Amino acid sequence: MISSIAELIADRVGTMPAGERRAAQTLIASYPMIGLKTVAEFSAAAGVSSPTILRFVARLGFQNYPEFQSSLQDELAAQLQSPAIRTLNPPSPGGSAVSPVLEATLDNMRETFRHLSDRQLDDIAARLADRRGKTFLIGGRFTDPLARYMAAHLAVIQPDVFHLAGQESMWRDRLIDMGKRDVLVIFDIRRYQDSLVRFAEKAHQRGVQIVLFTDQWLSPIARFARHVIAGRTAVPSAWDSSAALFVVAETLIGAVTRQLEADGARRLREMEGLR
Amino acid sequence: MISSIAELIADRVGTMPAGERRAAQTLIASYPMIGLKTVAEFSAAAGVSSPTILRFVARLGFQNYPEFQSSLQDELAAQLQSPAIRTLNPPSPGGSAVSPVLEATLDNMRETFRHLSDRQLDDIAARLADRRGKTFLIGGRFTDPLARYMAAHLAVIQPDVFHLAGQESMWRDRLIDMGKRDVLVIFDIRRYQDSLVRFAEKAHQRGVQIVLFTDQWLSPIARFARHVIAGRTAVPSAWDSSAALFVVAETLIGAVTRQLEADGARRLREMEGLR
DNA sequence: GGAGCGCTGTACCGTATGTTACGTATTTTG
DNA sequence: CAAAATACGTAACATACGGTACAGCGCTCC
Repeated sequence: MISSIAELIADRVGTMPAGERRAAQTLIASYPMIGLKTVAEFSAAAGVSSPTILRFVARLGFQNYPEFQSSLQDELAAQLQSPAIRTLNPPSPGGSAVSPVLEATLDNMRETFRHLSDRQLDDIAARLADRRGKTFLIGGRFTDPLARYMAAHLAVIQPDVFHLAGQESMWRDRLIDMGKRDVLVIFDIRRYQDSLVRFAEKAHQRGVQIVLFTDQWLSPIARFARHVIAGRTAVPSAWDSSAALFVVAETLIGAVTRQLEADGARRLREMEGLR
Repeated sequence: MISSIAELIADRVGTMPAGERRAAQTLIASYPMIGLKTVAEFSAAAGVSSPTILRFVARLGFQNYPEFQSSLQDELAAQLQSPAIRTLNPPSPGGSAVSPVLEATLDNMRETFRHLSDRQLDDIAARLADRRGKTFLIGGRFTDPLARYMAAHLAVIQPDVFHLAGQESMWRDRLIDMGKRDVLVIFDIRRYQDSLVRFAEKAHQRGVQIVLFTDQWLSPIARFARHVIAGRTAVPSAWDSSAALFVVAETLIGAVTRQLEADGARRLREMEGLR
């Protein structure tokens, strides 16, 4: 059942020619505001000509542009009247169930943050913002991209940030550079990787401060960790979800940035200048 | 401080003559929808003449009617971007610094999925699950980890999945391997990278199907893309958030897995056996 | 009770908007 | 590879929309 123009578009976008598809995508991207403006503005925003916009709305089944706009307005009015009904895609029965996954993911995030105090995050941020030591990041098979993501951001606002990539033997050699003042951020969720556990243990023996991102069942690395962040990972899917950990990582990046504000801002400007 | 037109009206309705007051009351009664329609409709709804409506908006301080409408639209857009659903999320008391970011992130996800139909995701998943072609993934400065994350998962359930890493010249050389049956997944959010745009254009010229993950302002790559996923990225932080795109990526991974169920399951078991 | 002022609607005007026709470019098909 | 079909943009067009001048009416205040 198609009840909104957005769904109507999603339903037919596959059968549209390139220009009209651009119109569709532009509308969806800032739905539905652009559709309330004039044809000229719409066409300019989409980078196509006016007739293409008109053909686009015609393909959606509208007689003319004003009729299309009225329809959008009615939709908006209905939305505004009952804000609670703003659940988007009615859960498509039977078929691909994306909503349950989304719901579970959102729940995971709320739960994850419920068990995470600001104090804890600030402590970790302070540790990471401490310029006297270096920061190393590493992750497991599926979580290493999270380590990369965090490293990419931290490297912008402070020096001495290293992502440990490649073979196990490669990072083991980096142990020699690590000491008491340094921080090692590890991402490890089920199934926990032996190689990471071994690495964490050796780092711990050298006095390195370990910050562990793991799932609710806790990687064995938790034994060696100074700080443990346990994120919910369960979703109705074949895979575990790292989304909650991802959001914690982003939050942490933000917190570190705030603490380094003065330094970081200067550094960030400098970097922009270099590009 | 007056921040909305509704407040502005409430502030001045006392000083208005009868006709204009009726206009004001009519607008407030179905705020703001009537204001988005034509002067003629507005005047008919209020039971006054067109000039009265125009005098009404003039008294509010607007130069002309279109300017008044634009202002209403901007207000609406702002309202839609940060949904009033906040009431559903327990507003964490105390006023910690992390909650606003989390709230914004959750909102971003809801908004992102609101504009994303199951149908669209299924279409993309089908394209990715099509075993006749290869899958390439690449991302920008901060989003490349998302490409890696997706590649890591997809590579488990099907062959011919390649993450394009390293120097620009490296991936440019891979273009030779790409053709009409192949899919290129690109992550590109502000600030958009020229190198990626150039790469996307060349791939597009070779007939490669492009799936673009971008922000709500749409990377220029959208021109060449077969499918565009526009995620919300704005959060009260120094950085943009890729969390919404991350969740979409996870959802997509799940959808592809489901479509490849038979094949994928066998392959997954085989891989587990190899470890 | 009369004069002045202010508010409102009718009628008309210029213009910006949506619409259509047509020629060119691009893609698809045999 | 050729030919047909489709898609797209330029430019001309008609309409309907916002804007304005002006006259009528009611209200208030001498």
